[in-house]
Amino acid sequence: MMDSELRAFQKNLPMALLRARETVMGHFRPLLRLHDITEQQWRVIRALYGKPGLEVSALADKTLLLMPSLTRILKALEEREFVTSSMVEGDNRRKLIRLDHKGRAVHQMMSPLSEAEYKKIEAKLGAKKLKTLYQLLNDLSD
Amino acid sequence: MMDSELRAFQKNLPMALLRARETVMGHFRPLLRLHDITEQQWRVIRALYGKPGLEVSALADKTLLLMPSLTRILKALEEREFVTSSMVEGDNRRKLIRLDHKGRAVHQMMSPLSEAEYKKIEAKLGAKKLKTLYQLLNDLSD
DNA sequence: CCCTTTTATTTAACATGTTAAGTACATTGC
DNA sequence: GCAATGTACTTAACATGTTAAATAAAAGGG
Repeated sequence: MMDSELRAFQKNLPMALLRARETVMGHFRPLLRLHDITEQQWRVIRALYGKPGLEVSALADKTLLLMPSLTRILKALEEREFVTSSMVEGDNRRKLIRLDHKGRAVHQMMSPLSEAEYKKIEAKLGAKKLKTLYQLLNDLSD
Repeated sequence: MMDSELRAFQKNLPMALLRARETVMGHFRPLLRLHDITEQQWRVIRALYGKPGLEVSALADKTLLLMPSLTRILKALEEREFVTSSMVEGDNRRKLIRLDHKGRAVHQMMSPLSEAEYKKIEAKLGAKKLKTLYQLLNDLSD
């Protein structure tokens, strides 16, 4: 027999998005652990890669991290010498964050593995469906 | 000019899912704050609503919460008398969680508001697209 | 200039995410 | 029965999410 209250609960957009995200992240978490970095730290490293540097706010936007979280994450990444920071000339409120040697090294090692996992997901769902999914997620995010 | 590294970063499934989820949650967070409950506490309340009771593990499955998080959440919900817990007869390892009066009251008040916000999202994206999205998210989560 | 307002980042406090370890009870196989 | 193994839940420790408040510097207006 059906339980309409249960259905309403299970068919729920935030949870459907969360479940899908957890499934996807399940593929990537083992890779992250290899380098002892968190998912959020990896987002920061990826956002900085190939850039001359980014200010903290710009980094927060790109990584979807809130400023207080990012402050702590950058502190940890600096301690591990994955990134460096410096004041912005002409505006001492701003900080410029740059990827350092060790951070670039992690990117070089992780990136191919990450790409390979992504290809698996693409293969499983199908490229066409995946493209549709991106489109719909984008529509939703506007 | 285009930066292929940036594109690879921005077009990234976990972040696309996260961004979409944040957009959706942006609609619901003000409602949650009205009753001073968190998103996760609301998931627990919804999962319990209309049920005679659920064991902690079953609740964790339904709400996509990890057991250690759920332990703390249930403690908070019990202190606020939104739920009650009791040992399961015949197996003293298990706990049965039930929604209490105050929890049901919160559900009654929140549920219509939540439903109204959901309808807004549905209207904005379109029912057909939304259905397709659910389908794709489901495919991904298998 | 100086005072007010805005902007960029950090700190604080509490809730949750995450992995590992602990605890207590149940089950299994001998 | 009982020792070994498995199951259900909790605790611990540290990272991040979230909101509010603090800090410091820049911008603007008189």
